[in-house]
Amino acid sequence: MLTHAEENYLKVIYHLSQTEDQGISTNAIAQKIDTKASSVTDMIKKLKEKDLITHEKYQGVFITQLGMYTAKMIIRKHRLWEVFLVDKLHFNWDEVHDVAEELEHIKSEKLINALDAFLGFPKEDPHGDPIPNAKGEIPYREKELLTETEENNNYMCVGVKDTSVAFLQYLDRQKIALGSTFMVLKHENFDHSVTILFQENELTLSKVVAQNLFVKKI
Amino acid sequence: MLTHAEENYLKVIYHLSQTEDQGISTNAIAQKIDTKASSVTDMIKKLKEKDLITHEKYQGVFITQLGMYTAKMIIRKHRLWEVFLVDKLHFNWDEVHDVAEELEHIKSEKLINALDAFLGFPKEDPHGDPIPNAKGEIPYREKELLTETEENNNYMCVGVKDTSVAFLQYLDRQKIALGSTFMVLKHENFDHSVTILFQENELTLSKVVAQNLFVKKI
DNA sequence: AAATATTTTTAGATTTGTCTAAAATTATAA
DNA sequence: TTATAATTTTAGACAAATCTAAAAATATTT
Ligand SMILES: [Mn+2]
Ligand SMILES: [Mn+2]
Ligand SMILES: [Mn+2]
Ligand SMILES: [Mn+2]
Repeated sequence: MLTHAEENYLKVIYHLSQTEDQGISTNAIAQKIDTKASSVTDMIKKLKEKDLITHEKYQGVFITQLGMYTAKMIIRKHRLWEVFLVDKLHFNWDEVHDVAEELEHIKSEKLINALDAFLGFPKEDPHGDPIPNAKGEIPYREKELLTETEENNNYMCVGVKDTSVAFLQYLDRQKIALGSTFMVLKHENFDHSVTILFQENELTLSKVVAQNLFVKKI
Repeated sequence: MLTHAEENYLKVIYHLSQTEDQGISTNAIAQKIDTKASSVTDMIKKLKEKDLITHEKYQGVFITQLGMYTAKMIIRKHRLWEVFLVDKLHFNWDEVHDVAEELEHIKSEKLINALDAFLGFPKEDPHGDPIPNAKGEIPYREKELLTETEENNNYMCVGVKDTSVAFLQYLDRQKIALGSTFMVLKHENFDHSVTILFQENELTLSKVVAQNLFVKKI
């Protein structure tokens, strides 16, 4: 049985492992958890002792199969609770993260599987992130960043890479939500902004926005 | 902001204060929390420091107004989550307590008020215990123990005093649930058992059962 | 009223998770 | 390739929550 702190560290290590084939550095973990490197070193020893990660001094951390499965179960809980908050309690998609960060630590397999059923076995959370099933399998969904799209094609918004309150509220102001559809008109070479035709208006999205919007060709 | 441990202690002190006008003894708290008296003494210092209780050495603990309000907010969360588990996730009434014991510590006023609305502002939890509202007001409902009833009168089961798994499962086996109605036929003077007419059958309930069933005359 | 028993508190440890400061190691630059 | 910089680990401290054992205070019996 893991503590809240152990679960939070493991989740961060899992996420960092997704885009890193080297070992995960102590500093990278410290930055994500918003703590000191020395605290991370201490926690690394505990997670290693529990066979959730492997680690050799100064060499970075690798997550084990057990660690990956355990992390996916925490992520499953996090994302299911986010769906609950948005679908059932009518939270906005920018209000759910902190509460889900607490709810993800509630320990009851019966609870989470009943919640899954109650929500109708959702495949994605309110930010378009996939929800692992009870076996730890993650549903695949085709998606690409808006920066990678082709002009004069139609796309649907299916997710956000940046889930910060600031970005989500920016999208709200532009009336862009998951499921919104538009045509990509122009990729501006100079500043990498993207102009789209959305709800009969031309809308220019900056590079930083386009880099954080997942879309799917329709 | 309180820790989980502080909240658990405060809740116990609140409940003990309901049936005790003397100060609450260190031992009484220790027994409820299932810990040692020395641990309770340590925690008493922390709760006193936060003005949730008052305490003079060797004199027992008294809960303050702030402590009562704070405790009622925790109890509100505990009972609302129990309603959620039973009404929405189809848990049995004997399966909810341990999970609610964790969920009650989630910190979000928006969450708990949205949950309250989602559940239709329930007045009682699955065991018939009243749910404090957002102001800390506790709805009153007339009820008496089955031991206090009169023969040849009709009653409805409205709550349980003992919320243990063993007692709840006993009631399940007798097909007695909240809302069940019956007529009290006889109070047996010798062993204080109570015989009722329930679903066209005579059923004799022992003293220990009758002492833990809340009913209301209908 | 004194002796005994019970309750409560204190003293000192332990575990978890954090910190700062310093040492050890690895990476980068002159 | 040595000097400098950055990263990582260790050492030692602290707060929270718990424990055991012993001391202090209160309650109960002879
Ligand atoms: Mn978390
Ligand atoms: Mn999410
Ligand atoms: Mn609790
Ligand atoms: Mn209850």
